[in-house]
Amino acid sequence: MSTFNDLTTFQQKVLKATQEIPKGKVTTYKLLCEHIKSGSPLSVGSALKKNPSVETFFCHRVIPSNFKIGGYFGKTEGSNIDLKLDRLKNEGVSFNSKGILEDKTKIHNFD
DNA sequence: AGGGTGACTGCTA
DNA sequence: GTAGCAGCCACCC
Repeated sequence: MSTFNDLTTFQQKVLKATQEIPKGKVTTYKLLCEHIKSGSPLSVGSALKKNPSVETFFCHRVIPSNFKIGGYFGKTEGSNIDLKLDRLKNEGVSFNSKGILEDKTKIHNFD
């Protein structure tokens, strides 16, 4: 059982950054990496795996730069992806049948 | 301490 | 459009 305080500084930066993503918007691992000015997109993905609470940190609002769905709960495919899609759809972010983000204007750039 | 792994990205074919 | 390969930084044996 991990807590937020138990995580590394890098992890905490990533998780706090997800809270900056407004509802109905998403961002990419690369943009998030640039925003916190450390790590690499891969490291950001690894950080989200350690997410202590998906209800507190919106890790489902982070997708790869190719606008596909990416992964969730430590998996790159499977039913957990369906949960991620469902959460996003519930916030107004829709994906097409190929799992690609439909409205790319919903990408949050940390302006 | 050393090496492998990954919720990724970019370039090339 | 997809497939393969190299680079990437932090994490986990």
